[in-house]
Amino acid sequence: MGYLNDVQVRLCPVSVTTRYRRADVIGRAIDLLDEVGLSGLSMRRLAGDLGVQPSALYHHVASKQELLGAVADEILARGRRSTEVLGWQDELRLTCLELRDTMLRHRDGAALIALARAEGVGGDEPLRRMASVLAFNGADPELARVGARTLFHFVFGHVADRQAQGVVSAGGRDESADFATGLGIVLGGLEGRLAQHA
Amino acid sequence: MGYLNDVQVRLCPVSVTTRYRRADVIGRAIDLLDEVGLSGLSMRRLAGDLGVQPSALYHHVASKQELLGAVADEILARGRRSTEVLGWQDELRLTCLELRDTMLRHRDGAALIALARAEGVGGDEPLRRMASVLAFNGADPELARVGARTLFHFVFGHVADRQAQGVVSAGGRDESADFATGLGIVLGGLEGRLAQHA
DNA sequence: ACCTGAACACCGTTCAAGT
DNA sequence: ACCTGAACACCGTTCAAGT
Repeated sequence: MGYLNDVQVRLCPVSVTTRYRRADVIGRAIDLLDEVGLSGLSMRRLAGDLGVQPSALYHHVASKQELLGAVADEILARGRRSTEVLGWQDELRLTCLELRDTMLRHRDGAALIALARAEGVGGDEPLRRMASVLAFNGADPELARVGARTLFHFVFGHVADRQAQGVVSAGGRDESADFATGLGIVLGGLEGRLAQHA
Repeated sequence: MGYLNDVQVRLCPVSVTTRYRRADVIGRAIDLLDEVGLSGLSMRRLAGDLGVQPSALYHHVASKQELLGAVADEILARGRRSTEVLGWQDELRLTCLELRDTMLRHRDGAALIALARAEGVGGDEPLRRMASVLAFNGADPELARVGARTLFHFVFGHVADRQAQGVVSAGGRDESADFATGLGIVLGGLEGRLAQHA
């Protein structure tokens, strides 16, 4: 680690000038999120981590709000797996599991995505995906929209509750079983609605 | 308004000394929430509104976190209606409608309750109520817990989305119809599960 | 008990200026 | 284009001191 820095300094002794691009800033913000959590993720701390003045960040990002939106989108994009063509129930179930794992992979992941969505910036790609699965399987537009939102809210709420408990008491219950049960309730309800419209 | 102040000054000219109790502080915080939103609700601004130094608040409240938890609990308590004994579906539906209206009654209501819950302070009374309705109607403890959480997350997510859009585009869709549809999906799913266990 | 006054260690953001 | 340095207008919280 120190070794790598030494090499850089030798190759370019006078001005290291590690200038950053937007993706570097977003990437470092994700690392920082995992280290210190959402409440510790400040513009000043992020700038410090990059070895840069706070004001320099505003060359890559218009505001903290935009930064958080970009972080949310990047986290969601990283968690994206290849699509499999299955029955609509299994396809939605897999999407929800993927979304759950993606949120769980990062500290305060659910809160971060909630914040981004609340401020109207990013974080709604999974929602659109689930709505189109429903629409391709006989749901009218209204049911597709509301059904996707209901699934999304279930996943989000579940992960938010889990992450709110903290790492400490994370044991206790079988959270995966609870997740499967809740998901089954919502999917079962959707099945009844789809049957009516079919 | 100015008149009332004048009367007070005449009756007690030298030291008005409007000393506050905890409930006054919580109450003023709720008013401030509605005026400036969650992001504008700071300890310093609240102190200013009460005509008091910021440090004075810490006599009534241990921290901002505790204040927000107390505000969440008070909002929920104010929204509480008398219980009617109905079939389990109608009873849960009514509880969810009550919860939705309570959150909608205050600016950033959903975000406030999410924050309180995330920090493990208050805001889970409706959850416990819904779980006991399910338990009294044949759900085993696990289904009662998970079912209540699923309903709560649906209501919370719905209101959070709605409030995130802001007052501007609040028109558009029929949000009440969407809410009823989503609620019907979850209740329908619960009906299937309860039938299995009955 | 309830409050003041002053301080500490932070925030997000802007803006002129440098290279 | 990317960054520095300095400033502005804020934060939550603590603590000695007053009444």
